[in-house]
Amino acid sequence: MDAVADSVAPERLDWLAGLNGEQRRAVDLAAGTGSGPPGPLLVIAGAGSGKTSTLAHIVARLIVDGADPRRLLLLTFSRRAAREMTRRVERIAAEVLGKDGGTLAGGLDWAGTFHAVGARLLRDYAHAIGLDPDFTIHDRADSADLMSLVRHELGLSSLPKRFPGKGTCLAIYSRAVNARAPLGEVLAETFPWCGEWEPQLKALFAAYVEAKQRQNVLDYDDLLLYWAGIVAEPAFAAEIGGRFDHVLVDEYQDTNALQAAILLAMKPDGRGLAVVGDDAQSIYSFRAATVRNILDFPSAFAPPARIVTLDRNYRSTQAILAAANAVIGLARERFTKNLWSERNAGERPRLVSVRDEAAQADYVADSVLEGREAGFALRQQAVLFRASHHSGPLEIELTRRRIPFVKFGGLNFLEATHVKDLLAVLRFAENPRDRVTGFRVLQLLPGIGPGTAEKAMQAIETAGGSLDALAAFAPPARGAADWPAFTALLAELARAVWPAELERARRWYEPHLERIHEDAAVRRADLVQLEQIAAGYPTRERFLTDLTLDPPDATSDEAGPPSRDEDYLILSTIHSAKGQEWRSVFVLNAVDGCIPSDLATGTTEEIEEERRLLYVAMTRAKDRLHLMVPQRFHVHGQAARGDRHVYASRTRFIPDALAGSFEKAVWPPASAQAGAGAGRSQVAPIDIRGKMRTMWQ
DNA sequence: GCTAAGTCTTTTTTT
DNA sequence: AAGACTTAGC
Repeated sequence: MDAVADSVAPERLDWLAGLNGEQRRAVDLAAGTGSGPPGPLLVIAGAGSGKTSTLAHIVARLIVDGADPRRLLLLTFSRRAAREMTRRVERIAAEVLGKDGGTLAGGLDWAGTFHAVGARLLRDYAHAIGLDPDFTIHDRADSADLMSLVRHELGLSSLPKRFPGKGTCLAIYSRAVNARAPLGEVLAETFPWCGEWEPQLKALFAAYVEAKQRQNVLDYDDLLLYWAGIVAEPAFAAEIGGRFDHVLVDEYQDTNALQAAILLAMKPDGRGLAVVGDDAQSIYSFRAATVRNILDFPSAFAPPARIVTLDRNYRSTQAILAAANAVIGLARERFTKNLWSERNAGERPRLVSVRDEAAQADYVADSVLEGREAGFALRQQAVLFRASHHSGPLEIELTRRRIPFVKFGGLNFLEATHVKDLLAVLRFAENPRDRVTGFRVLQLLPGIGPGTAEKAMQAIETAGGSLDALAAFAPPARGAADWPAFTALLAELARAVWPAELERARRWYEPHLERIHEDAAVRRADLVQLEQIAAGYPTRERFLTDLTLDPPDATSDEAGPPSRDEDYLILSTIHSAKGQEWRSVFVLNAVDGCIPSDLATGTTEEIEEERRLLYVAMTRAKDRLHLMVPQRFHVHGQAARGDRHVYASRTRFIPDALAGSFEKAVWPPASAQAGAGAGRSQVAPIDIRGKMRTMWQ
């Protein structure tokens, strides 16, 4: 033991010298004293406090100290975070260990989301729990479709009084599972308007679970639920927990009760367990995340977990930080820390009043270009918003001005009909028992509708899940013409080599694509792109699993994704911006109704979460921060043709008392408005549009 | 039993 | 603006 310490001590001190005292303490506590695994540790890491760096140094320190990277479990919130962490650990390790750092490459392979790690463990332990290891994974949309199917089968879709929709049913189910709460409680607290349906919902969920099992599919929640189920058995808990000497969890404030139970089962005494998070940044309670996890973590163990608080911010200017602190300072519950910074004061964040969303888009586009002139590359600038569609007018404006951008969050291209269709073909070949997928594929054929699809799926089930049943199946006359080609395709897919089979499936699908969609040409390009993505995966199973658990998270406009070295502006939902930072940040629609969303003002907790959301958005900015306040904008209503506007007021999270932390601006400036007005006709405006409409009444 | 067209509702954030 | 559900026509 002593010899080891002596031989590496000097270099160790060197490479940790860049950390501050508290960060250093976190690394030391996580690494332990060398006699057995270290006790449980909680790191409260404020926004921009070097959390990722600290975590990376913890991992690197463990490896330098001789831990086996393959026995290290790193649970992150997204795959993107996992990749970033792996990259940084590799860099540090290479620096410290020199060329020996190469031993790490590929070794830190247990880094990923709870769901991805769960999927992997479940394939390993499938035999032990009577699960077929060839299960396929349903994404949210698939799960909702299956829920809809079951809902229909139980006759819930045609009741005199409207039964909750498929999405709502799935949300209720998911919350009950993830919060580990009884249905009645979930209904009372989160879905009070569905309370009357409790018995029907219970029956629906029972049937839903049965359907999943019969079809050998797992949904997202199952990945956690089955994992929790396995480790609830002490023998398995010891075995699986024993596979990892260290378990590190990032963004712990956004984990839910089920995830906490998994961790606790795997590491009952907390030894080797370290979690990192920030209670002020918890923004995922809609996914049943609970801030209680992080608050209760220390006392879950005896002796309690050690706590390290990182409150020095390295990211933002003092002016930005002061404003963000002021916003979070008004929170119902006071948080334990105020961030501080030694960075220069900088400009106060700007609260910009604009006329409407169009003016907002104009202002942002102007300022982004101006910023670029001032030396902020487009990639150093980001536009953040509460809901994905808030960026619509801006996207149009950016496209018009040919400013390249990439959008994170919201719909991704895997949700496009044609991409789902093609993937469904592969999934059908992978797991013929999957009814949602089967229905989708079968109904691509002309002349095959729900009725025939149902019979065909029944034939497969009778044949024990074999696609051979389809060759013998006789479709109605209208669907007969395309049937042989279809069965031939499936037979070939069973034999074909990956990724050639995807191309084969695409060739089969293309004529149908042309028939179904007007804009087949645009859609075909997506399918070619899908093939390129597929080429990077070793097997069909890996491709399908990874794509479901880690969908490409960015979409760009029709021009396709800009190449990697190109410069582009970042558009992102605030949720997807978590953990990121940019030199200049614009926050759209800082008005009541958007932040907080008018859909989230029901309870105090919801409003508090919206406040934290604004805090998260503001703390992404390093140097410049603009909060946009459109005075007037269409409420996200239904009227596509209506030009009804609503007058909005500045977000309640920035009351007048905080005005001192911001600089107020009106755009366009009054003088420019007057100037523009001078060029316009002095005649009173007439309502041409209104006249056009009344013409047809 | 399939398809297309029409009416009605519902709208956040994501693994 | 898209999805769920209905209706009419083939």
